[in-house]
Amino acid sequence: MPELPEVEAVCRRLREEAAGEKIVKLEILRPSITKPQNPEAIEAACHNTNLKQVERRGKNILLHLANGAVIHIHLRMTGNLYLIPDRRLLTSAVRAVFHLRGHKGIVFYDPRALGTLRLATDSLPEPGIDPLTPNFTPALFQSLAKKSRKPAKLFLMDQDKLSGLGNIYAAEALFRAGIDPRKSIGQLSSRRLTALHAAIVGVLKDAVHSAYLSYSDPGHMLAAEEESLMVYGRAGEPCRTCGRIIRRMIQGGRSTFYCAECQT
DNA sequence: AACACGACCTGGTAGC
DNA sequence: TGCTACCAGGTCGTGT
Repeated sequence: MPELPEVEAVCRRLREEAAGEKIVKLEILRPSITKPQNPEAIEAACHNTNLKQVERRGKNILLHLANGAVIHIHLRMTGNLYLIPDRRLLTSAVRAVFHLRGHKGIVFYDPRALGTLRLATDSLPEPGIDPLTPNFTPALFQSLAKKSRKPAKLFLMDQDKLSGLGNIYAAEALFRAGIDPRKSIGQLSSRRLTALHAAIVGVLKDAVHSAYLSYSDPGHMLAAEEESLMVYGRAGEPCRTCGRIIRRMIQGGRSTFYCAECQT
């Protein structure tokens, strides 16, 4: 699930529903999620303190607590944060629970258990530019891009350059801009980079909206995804624009989906 | 600096 | 039914 849009939706939800609430205690059910830190130390840091602020940095979530501690959560491949009560939680895979006052709570749900929950101590993550901030201008994007010779898809997924795009939205942005994922990013014309910049912002904004809605209406997810994804996961199916068959290839060990007709 | 690949984990699905 | 193989939204460490 989590690329930037899903993480942003999670953060918005937490701000609305849980910011300002008192955390009575944190319960870590799967100790390996805190490695190499000690789970007891993190539980202790979350004992009886208020959740002051929820911050997103790229795909990282930072929970600022009133006692000064900062919890750093990364959802990785399958993580999610749900607010109690939520029917989805009945199927287990719950790795940690922030118990709030009353019957509320924040549940760290993660079937694959690759996600992490740690105390942010010395080194907070310093990712690349967040495409949803005003700093992400076409000019800045071009200057970053011109310095790299990476294939466009790998450049977009490099979190040290841009932070937030993952396998789905990198592919979707390239489709929207009509760019072949293998093309060296630095070789693209300014005009095409400008189009790509707009595509990135557009794809992410649409997806944030959709991800946010899917919280209140889980059924929305499937419907919206089916309509909105143009290439991701559609190998063998016809391109919605030109009808040619969508292809799959491997880049950086990950699947890339693209239309050879629309993306040149 | 760029790339490939394995590791970290679990679960779903296709194929035999 | 049950086995095997492969696939999955992310990142990190290691080796070439």
